[in-house]
Amino acid sequence: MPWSSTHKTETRERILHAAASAFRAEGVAAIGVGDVMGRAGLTHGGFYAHFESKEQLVAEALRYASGQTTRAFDRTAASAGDSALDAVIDGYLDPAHLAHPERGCVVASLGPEAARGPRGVKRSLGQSIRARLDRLRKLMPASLSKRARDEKAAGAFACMVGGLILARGLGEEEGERLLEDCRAFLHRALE
Amino acid sequence: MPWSSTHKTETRERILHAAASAFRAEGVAAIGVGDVMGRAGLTHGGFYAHFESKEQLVAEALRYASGQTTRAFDRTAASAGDSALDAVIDGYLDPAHLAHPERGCVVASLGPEAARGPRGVKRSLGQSIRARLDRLRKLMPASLSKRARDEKAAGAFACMVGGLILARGLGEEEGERLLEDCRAFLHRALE
DNA sequence: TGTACATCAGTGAACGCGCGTTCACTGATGTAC
DNA sequence: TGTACATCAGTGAACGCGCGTTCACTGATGTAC
Repeated sequence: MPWSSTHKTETRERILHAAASAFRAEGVAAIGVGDVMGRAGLTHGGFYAHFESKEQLVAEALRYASGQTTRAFDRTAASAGDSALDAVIDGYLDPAHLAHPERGCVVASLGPEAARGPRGVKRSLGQSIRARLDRLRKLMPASLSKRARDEKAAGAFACMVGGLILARGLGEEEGERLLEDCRAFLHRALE
Repeated sequence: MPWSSTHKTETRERILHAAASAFRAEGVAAIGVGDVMGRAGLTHGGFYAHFESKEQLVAEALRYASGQTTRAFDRTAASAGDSALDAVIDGYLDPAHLAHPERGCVVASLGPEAARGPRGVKRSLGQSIRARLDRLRKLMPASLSKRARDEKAAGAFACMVGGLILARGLGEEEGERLLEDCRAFLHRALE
């Protein structure tokens, strides 16, 4: 076998990485297969050696992006100790996240668009949402009932996603003020 | 002047109505000028007698949709008396709203896509967000400080928009359970 | 060690299609006589 | 009242363009001798 055994896998990974960034930054509809390949340093023709269709790429790119966010959540939580929940909320409702959708939560950048998409894409989105809710539930105080933890995790994630979307719709200055309001609101609501 | 003086205005209104529904249901990118005209009972060629471009249509359709939502908010609030705030929240985080984006809040159906759009579209979205926040602020208990009302209005609207988006991403059954959690969370947080 | 070879990752021209937009036209309408 | 007319809302063919996808090919690579 010419070419190292990992070569193709690595290229595929590079395409997914480029796609996950580009879709989050500009939307699935605005980014073509050729754009993604260009960002991965390749030409459009090679695309179908790695993926069956754009639809499959979108579904896998969502999964890829979701994995990045899971790791970011875990890193933040691990380095914050007792105040992990507060740290995760502040990390999410952060001006850096507002300014950089391309490496941020896929639910906030592509949620509505992906929910309207084909089955596979919608399934990826659903899994991403569930992954985020699961992690948040685990960060809720163990003293609470399961019911209360579910409720707080749902409310918190809804507020996080909505807050980021509103802030991005308002623009930088006004958006940062709104993020601050949402952080304060959530901390108080979860006390 | 042949044709009644209101005829053209009425047609324009019909196009806007059709566009506001179609965009919210399927996304701006997925709906073409021809689709909109077809839904308004016209053919695509006549479009440019009413609008300069698709971009202008999108911006005006967002305004149109936002106006519909403002009226729905006000109707709900007016008929609920003292519990106006709770009623508005429950009306927003409602299974009917989950199932019918085409006549629902434009921020939840098109927020991220519109925030990435051209200037005029993004401005329309920003105005819609501000309109919703203003109405919510006015529904907050007068006993609270301005600071607290701002914070609660931001947190509440973020949770409403996010909750609806998450629910739509999860599908009907799971989504309705999440809406319920968000309603409970918000009522408790605003007590 | 060096060379011929088979493999297959990646290239780029080409395709059909639907989009936003333009434009010459058609025909329903209110008005003037 | 009836008819000829000017207006202009709406029609539909046509355009250039970029998209997703296909495919014959090129050429960099690891292996066999």
